[in-house]
Amino acid sequence: MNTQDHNLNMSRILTEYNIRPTTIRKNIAGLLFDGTDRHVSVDDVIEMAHAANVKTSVASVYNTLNRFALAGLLRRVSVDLGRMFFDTNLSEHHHFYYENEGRLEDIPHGLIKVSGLPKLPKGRAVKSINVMVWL
Amino acid sequence: MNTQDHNLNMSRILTEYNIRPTTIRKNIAGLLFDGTDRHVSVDDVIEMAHAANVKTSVASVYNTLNRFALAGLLRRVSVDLGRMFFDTNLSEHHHFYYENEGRLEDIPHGLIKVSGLPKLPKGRAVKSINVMVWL
DNA sequence: TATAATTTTAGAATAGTTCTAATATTCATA
DNA sequence: TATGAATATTAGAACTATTCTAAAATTATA
Repeated sequence: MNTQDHNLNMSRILTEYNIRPTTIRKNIAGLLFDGTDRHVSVDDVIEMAHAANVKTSVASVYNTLNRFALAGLLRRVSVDLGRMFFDTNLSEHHHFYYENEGRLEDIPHGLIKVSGLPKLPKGRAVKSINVMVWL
Repeated sequence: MNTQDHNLNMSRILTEYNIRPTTIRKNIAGLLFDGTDRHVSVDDVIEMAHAANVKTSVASVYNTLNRFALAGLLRRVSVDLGRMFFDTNLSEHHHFYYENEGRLEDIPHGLIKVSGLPKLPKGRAVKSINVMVWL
């Protein structure tokens, strides 16, 4: 897919998620959504943007990633560090966390099963279940 | 159990975990280990100390809680916030996280089962598995 | 009790993130 | 395609959680 098509594609995705497809948003989306699964920190994205000659700011990267996550285009994943990761893989899945390396890795969909969830208080529903396996 | 016995008890526990039983450590331990399960943040402990007339400092609370966690007397639990919780419940168990309230709750031991863990890379072992159920 | 090792602490420093408010862009409509 | 209203972007300040520093205090040991 050439750059222009890719861009159009990003625009389509953003619109679909009710996110106004502005220039930086398309650019950042373009860096993240290329079909591969990523776990990026804000710093990662800032570096990627820099490397790709996408001019933006720290605040915009935060705004954009948070906006994407809120809309469901990314998934926020936090580990026992003061730093957030954003996961492009939205399918139901869990994570390995390589403690020494500070690195996250997807556990392929469907492998892990969580069972035995207790009865929930009335009116409560499970929003999501996160399994983090520390290695 | 009276105060003195409680204090002695704390001393014994700390020693058992190879932590030198200094005054503040015994005091902070005394606030936390009374048999109930707690999820405290650093701020919580600072408040508890204040309420109990235990004189200490922010740095010491951090030092102490981190030391306890390292020694295995507490378990660090992080949620999707920039803040750490320390869990006094050391038995194998998982957590409900009440998103709106920013509150953690234990899921009683043995209820939840995680199955289907994939084969690990050679030389890797599971350090721990954390299940967080968002409500 | 004297000495060495460790701990405590106030305050400075750092890191990650959000806020502010001025500027720029986008979108709907004429 | 201009116009204006709504929304987004951004630099830098501010904020929050945590760690660091180094001097003073406490604790353990000889």
